[in-house]
Amino acid sequence: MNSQAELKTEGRVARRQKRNRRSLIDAARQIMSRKGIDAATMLEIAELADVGAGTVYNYFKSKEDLAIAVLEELMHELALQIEKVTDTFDDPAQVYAFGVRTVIDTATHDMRWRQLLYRSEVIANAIFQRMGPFAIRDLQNATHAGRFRVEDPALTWKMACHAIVGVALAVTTEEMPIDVVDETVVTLLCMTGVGRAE
Amino acid sequence: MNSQAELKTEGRVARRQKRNRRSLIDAARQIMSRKGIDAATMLEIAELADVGAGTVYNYFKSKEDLAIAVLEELMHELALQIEKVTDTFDDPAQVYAFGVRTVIDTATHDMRWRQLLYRSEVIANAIFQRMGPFAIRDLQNATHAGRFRVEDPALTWKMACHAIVGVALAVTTEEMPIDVVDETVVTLLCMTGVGRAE
DNA sequence: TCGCAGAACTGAACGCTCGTCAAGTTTGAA
DNA sequence: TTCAAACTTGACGAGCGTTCAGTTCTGCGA
Repeated sequence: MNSQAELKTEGRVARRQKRNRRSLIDAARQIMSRKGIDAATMLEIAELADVGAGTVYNYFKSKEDLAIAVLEELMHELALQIEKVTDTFDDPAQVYAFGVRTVIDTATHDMRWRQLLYRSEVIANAIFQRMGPFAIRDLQNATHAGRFRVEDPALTWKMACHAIVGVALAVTTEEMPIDVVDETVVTLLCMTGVGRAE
Repeated sequence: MNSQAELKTEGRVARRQKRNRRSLIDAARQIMSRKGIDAATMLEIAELADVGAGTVYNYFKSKEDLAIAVLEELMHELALQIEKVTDTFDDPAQVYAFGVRTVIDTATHDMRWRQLLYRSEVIANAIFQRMGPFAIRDLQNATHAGRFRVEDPALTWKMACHAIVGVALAVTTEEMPIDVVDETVVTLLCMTGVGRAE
């Protein structure tokens, strides 16, 4: 009874908090995608979420913290989306390749990503964290299946994340043409220890 | 005569400007290395360089611009240092390997680099720009010599730069142990199209 | 139903930043 | 010595993230 009541209370509080957290992340996502992380101000985010300026700091330690939450959510969604497509694939190497390809394509094409790339280390870390469990699993599976030769999957994935963000940034700034994407995927697969035969 | 006078004038002006530019870069380098790019303020940099706050903007468009100048100088120095060692090497593949190794070691050990890593995209770009001419040349040489199989040297180098910065950041934040460096070098060499045989 | 404790919210105010600009100073050719 | 151009200065504006004292809300026990 007591614990039920507690649960109920906590449930309500938690739900409300979650709603506010949600609307804050949604607002931040919208504004940061449009203007970039740095150009988005905490005040306009708070206004769009329809809360006071100070309320944001009940849910996020800092602006950086909020940006990380936004990016991690974005990555998590993409990870699930990839997972849905690839769970019919037999070859784990192909799963990894598809995943990598999808991330690059999304990063270079999706307008909502473009502005976020300018904080490379934050977005690379979000990719690493949120898609890591899937990617690292695939790298391990593919290595066991003899398709890849990866010593340290986490390291390989970390390097891949930063390389992907770097290329995506170069493409969106038009420093490099869009068609380097194909070669990027090949090079990323090379990082898994196989030669140039996919 | 006229042009001589002009040259002389320009020479002196240029020298003074260069002296100011120098002391500004030195000051910025010192403070940014200690506190990080963002935490360093333009005022304290100007004070350390012993010029007025506004003077900085005669030499650099913005704080970002100053940071880029600092990083590019750092990279240029390192590039020359590597060049001095490797110009006796015969195998261009080894030149590349040594260069890559040196950059990672410097990034992870040199205290002056640590704080700078937090702006990944800036430092990765500086490495790409300043060490690129050397690295890309080595990649091409090694490919012609049949040691590597690189389709697009600029792309491979860009990916390598971002991957290096990513790993260095992970190491300095103690997210990964220092001994991933060896495996990182191997993986970077894998990116050049060779298998796991160095 | 009421009163209450504490969690959550508010928004004005704070402290600090980058970058500007009008006014002052130095430079060096004539 | 003169003078215009180049350079320097530092007070200043505009804006930012963050804080905090005061207010409102919420769910519980009486």
